[in-house]
Amino acid sequence: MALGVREQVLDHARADILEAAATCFMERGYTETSIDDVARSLGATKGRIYHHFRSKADLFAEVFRMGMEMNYAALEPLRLTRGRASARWRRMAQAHVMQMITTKAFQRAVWMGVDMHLRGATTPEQRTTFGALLQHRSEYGNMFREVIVQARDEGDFDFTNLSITNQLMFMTLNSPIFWYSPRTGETRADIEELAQQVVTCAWRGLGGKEEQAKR
Amino acid sequence: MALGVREQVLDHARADILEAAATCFMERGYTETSIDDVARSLGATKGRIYHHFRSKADLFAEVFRMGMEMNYAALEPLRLTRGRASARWRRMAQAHVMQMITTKAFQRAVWMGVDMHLRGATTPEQRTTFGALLQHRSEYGNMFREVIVQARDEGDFDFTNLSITNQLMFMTLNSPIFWYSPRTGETRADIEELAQQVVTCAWRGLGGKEEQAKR
DNA sequence: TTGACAACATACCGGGTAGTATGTTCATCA
DNA sequence: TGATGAACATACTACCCGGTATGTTGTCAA
Repeated sequence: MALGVREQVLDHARADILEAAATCFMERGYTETSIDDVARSLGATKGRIYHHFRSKADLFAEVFRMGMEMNYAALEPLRLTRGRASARWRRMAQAHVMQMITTKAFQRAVWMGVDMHLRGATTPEQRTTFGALLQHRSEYGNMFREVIVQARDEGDFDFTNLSITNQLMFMTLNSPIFWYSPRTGETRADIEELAQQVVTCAWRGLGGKEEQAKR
Repeated sequence: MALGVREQVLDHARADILEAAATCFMERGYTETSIDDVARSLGATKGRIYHHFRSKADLFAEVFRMGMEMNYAALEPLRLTRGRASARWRRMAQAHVMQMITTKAFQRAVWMGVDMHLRGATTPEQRTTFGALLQHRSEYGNMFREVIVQARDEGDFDFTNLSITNQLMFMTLNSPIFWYSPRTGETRADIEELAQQVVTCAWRGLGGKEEQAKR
């Protein structure tokens, strides 16, 4: 199940700001979003935000971190489940895609954070913060990496170049953060089916057998 | 074969600026890139750029347009080739991925342009320009859409939801603009093999038969 | 030779924004 | 009940950057 911000952050005031900030960053991008924009979307002013966060970069880093921690929390219960690796991958992938959809704003921030770091668009001080976050993120990626290797060893997946395959897999699984938008009257089941289609596409890309692809 | 800027743009002065601008936009993003940055990377000043382009938004739009036109030019010779649709798709996809890699900076601008348009981060005047460009781009997308439908009708592809499948396919084919970076001593053949792996992954996602997947 | 224009460089202005310094309000507790 | 501090709002500053107005240089045609 997907986890929201309020379950993760105890401080309500901070959680509200983080959620508003995530939405603004998603809608307008990092630089195009002013602190006043975030404040306005809360019906407040700058003072409120700077009372809880030291800087704009700091606020963004927290949104970044939050997005990743929610992913970890969603994946944790699935890590040690038994059975074939390919089945475990499918559960993990499904959970991941669900996170991409249900916490889209935060995941966009994660994406942007990675992009900013790679481009070096960070203050030296921020660079260490981002470095730690990306370290954490790469561990997250490794969880998938290990599973698909294991599934290949078990004969369920079939691919040659691990790095590229892993890259492409994540590209597919993450893609909803770019094209998904909620439809009116959409149920939880609708979203899960949507996620399943994404997972199936990635499954095929990994060389997964077709019989198991439908679930 | 991939086409560069100089083949497309007659005016050398404009071509130089466009190339520098594309690189800057890729490295720093649109807003983070100042006109002075672009000028500095050319060893020049603002004056040179504003002599050839009316505004920053206009400069960006030209980079955007250039990226798309190069794609069209690369795809044009393949449009009407004979044979099975799935084979034609493979050739088109291969050419597309090659474009993503060899003109990465411009393709990133295209991506950013789409993103900006969707977010409404454009001046009203720019909005019409972008609208036309995106119209053109959607035609480009339709060329692939038609081919994969045809290939499905011929029994070579197998998928249910066209929209999502098309979305995910492009996501995979475009992905090199995010993760590709040239290696020292890399040959044309190396890049083509890399592209082939991406194409194969997308092929599988479309439900393509495995026998033909290796080429 | 000169004037005229293209192709820039230089100098400057104004708007927007991150960050700060300083109120103001309200709850809590001694 | 008065003091204290958290949780904001308001007012202000400094800076960056897009755009413009103006200067400079080389070239080419008459």
